[in-house]
Amino acid sequence: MAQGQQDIETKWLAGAGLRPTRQRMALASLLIGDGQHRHVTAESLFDAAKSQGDGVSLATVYNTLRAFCDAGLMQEVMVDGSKSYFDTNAHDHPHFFWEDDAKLTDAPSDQLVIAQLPDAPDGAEIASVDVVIRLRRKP
Amino acid sequence: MAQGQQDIETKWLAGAGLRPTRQRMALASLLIGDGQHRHVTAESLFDAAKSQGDGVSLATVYNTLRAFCDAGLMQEVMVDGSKSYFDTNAHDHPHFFWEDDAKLTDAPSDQLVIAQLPDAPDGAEIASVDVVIRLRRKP
DNA sequence: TTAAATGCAAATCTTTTGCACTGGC
DNA sequence: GCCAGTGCAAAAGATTTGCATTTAA
Repeated sequence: MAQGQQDIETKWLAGAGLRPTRQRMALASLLIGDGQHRHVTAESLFDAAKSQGDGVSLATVYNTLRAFCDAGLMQEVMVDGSKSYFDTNAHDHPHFFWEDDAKLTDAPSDQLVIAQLPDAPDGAEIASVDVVIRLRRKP
Repeated sequence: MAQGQQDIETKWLAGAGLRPTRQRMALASLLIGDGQHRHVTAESLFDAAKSQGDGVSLATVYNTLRAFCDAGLMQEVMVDGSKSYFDTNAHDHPHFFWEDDAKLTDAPSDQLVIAQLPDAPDGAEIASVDVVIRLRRKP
């Protein structure tokens, strides 16, 4: 990892008040290294770290992803029930879920227009609106 | 359960090609007995059956709910990651998720208007669109 | 009669936790 | 040196599965 690149991850972590440990830097690099948004599961990120030679335990991957979410750096996306997906794009935006490969990708948020939303019932307020567009391979 | 009532459950099951066993009848009655839509977890339905005196094992509740979903009688709703919710309303409709009590209810579908939806990427088609409105108790 | 359903317990899978150790600051 | 962060293994849940038993058709 180049020096300038490391700065990006360090700042990303520091911006959320997280200390730049070796493991966090490695995971952060996998997540935001190329500037693209990424959708991972704990397992997939663990595998990626392992195959890149970074020694990180699975428990730490879980703990770290949760820390990133708590810090607002990432967002957990519920879609599959059997496992959690984590998205480096923390904004409220729609997702495509590819049912055939259980893969999650971003959907273009400018193409989703919700003209009307049900009012929150009394005593409640809307925290967020999750939109998941389930895709199936065309026959 | 009155005779006429039993017919409803029997027809509900028969309509999906499922045999009306004692356990399925008991669960069906809890689910559609009063004509209302219901949102349950395997655990909550199991508890309901137990406290009503119906002997049904938890594994059977799981298997039965899955059978109902496969048959199109119910719909699984993904919202919490830690557990699955099952909805007797199999239509594509929005949900309120009460974050404070991890409870799921229907949102009025006529008050949700999606004016524009992203196109499905090439080779894929939209299977369904899940909309979950997360609610938080007002401070 | 016979294939489908069930019950139970054991297995599986994902995620969290307890606790001793390590390493930023 | 202090305390957050980590690793590991064990624990905790939720859900599924194997297999012998029961039951609807």
